[in-house]
Amino acid sequence: MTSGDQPPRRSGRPGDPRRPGRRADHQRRPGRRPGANETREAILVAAREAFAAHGYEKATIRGIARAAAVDPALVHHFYGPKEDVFKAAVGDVLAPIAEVVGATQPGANPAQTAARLASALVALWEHEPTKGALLGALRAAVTSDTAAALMRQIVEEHAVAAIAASTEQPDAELRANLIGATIVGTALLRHVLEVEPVASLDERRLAAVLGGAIGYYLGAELDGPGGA
Amino acid sequence: MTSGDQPPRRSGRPGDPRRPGRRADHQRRPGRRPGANETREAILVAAREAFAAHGYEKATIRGIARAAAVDPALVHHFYGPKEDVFKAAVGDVLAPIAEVVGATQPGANPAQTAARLASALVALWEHEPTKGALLGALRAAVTSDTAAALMRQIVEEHAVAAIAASTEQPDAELRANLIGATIVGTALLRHVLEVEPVASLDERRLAAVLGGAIGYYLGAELDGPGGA
DNA sequence: GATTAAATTCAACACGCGATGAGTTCCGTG
DNA sequence: CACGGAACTCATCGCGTGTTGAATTTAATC
Repeated sequence: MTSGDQPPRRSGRPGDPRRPGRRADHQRRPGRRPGANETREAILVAAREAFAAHGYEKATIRGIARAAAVDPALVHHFYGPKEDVFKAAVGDVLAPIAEVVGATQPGANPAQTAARLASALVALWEHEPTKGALLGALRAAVTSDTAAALMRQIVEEHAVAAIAASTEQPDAELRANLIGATIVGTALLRHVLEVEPVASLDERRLAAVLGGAIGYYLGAELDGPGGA
Repeated sequence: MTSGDQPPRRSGRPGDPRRPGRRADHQRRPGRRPGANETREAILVAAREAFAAHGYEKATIRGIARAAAVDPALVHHFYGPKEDVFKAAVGDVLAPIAEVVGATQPGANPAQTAARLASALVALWEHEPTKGALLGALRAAVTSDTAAALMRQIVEEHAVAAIAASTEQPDAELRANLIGATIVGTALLRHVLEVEPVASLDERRLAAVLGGAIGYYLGAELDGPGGA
């Protein structure tokens, strides 16, 4: 599950008195920490999880900092303003995905292509850190226009082009769109809405089902079985 | 810059220069407006548009009030806290949808069922006010756990049940999930990400394509042509 | 060992949010 | 015409956010 961290509250004792000016809240002393330097990466991981769990707007710098056991100012010091934190956490993982998706073998038949594509996509969606990055990107794309534009660009330039190149059917781009819609929609039902039974489906079965659907889109008469 | 700055005073400031009737910034005067009473509905419309455009978190009461040419307090006065505003704007339109979706004729063959379902869904997604409500619900479900739970409930109890009742195939619920994923995913690519060419597809074609896909899900071997 | 650089925290800022409560104007009823 | 209540605004509170600058501690360099 993605319920790794809680949104606003630090899980602790109930009945926090919330004294203003109380020193008991802060524990760490200022200044550089002794030992190895691992905070930078910890912030990135925490950011990835936070964006995946809450989306762009609702994920807070303060929450990320809390999860990384760090002061909020340090996040900003390392990665700049929030948008750059998002890019650093999500973008770097998201970029090489098109490569994986686009790795279609020329000359393979549609069924093979569909099966390959489906298992590759399921592998990406089911395992960290790509899962977190994809979920974060999806949640962010729905909330923020900037993220939506970014994701549209990725989808159009890479995924659609790659899929379109693997079929000789007309309306290749439309077919690629529908495949993308199926992938994204399934991920949404499975990981965000957590609708049963697709939320609990095991990976192999999910890959098989999606492979069948992708195969359909690659080969079908697009206007339905009743069309000319 | 700290010199000469006045510290923020909290409560207990008695020397407030109360100038009744003096408004430098505001234009509308307080009190009931003359003429007919149309503000209530205007707020609802503005709220629906705001939630559809920005999602639950990013849509603000102040923004809704501004769009309705009204004071923010009036929104709260009519519809209560923000969550209730959302329910009033989105929920009321969303509720009767299951009826439309569930209106499957018993005894119809899968192709007919698929076509009916597809055109009904497209009609809902393409025209106000259901379009705004659905978009708002989708955007909200991705951002807010409460909205996600609400949408899961709607999807599971109504749509899935209705679709499952219209086929005798095994795994009826899974098939319904996949149909839902296709619908939601397509709506996302079309209306949120605005990926081409599906974003510009005309309604009739969209309904035909989705009808074909739904027909596939209603009848296919779920584990793909190469499965088993 | 002294100096510079990097890591880290602290305190506070300015802003926008949702929410109140009190005040003002109009409508509907008697 | 009086009067209660509905519509409507104003001013403000308290909170959480992203961001900033200064202070402090350790590591790296010469």
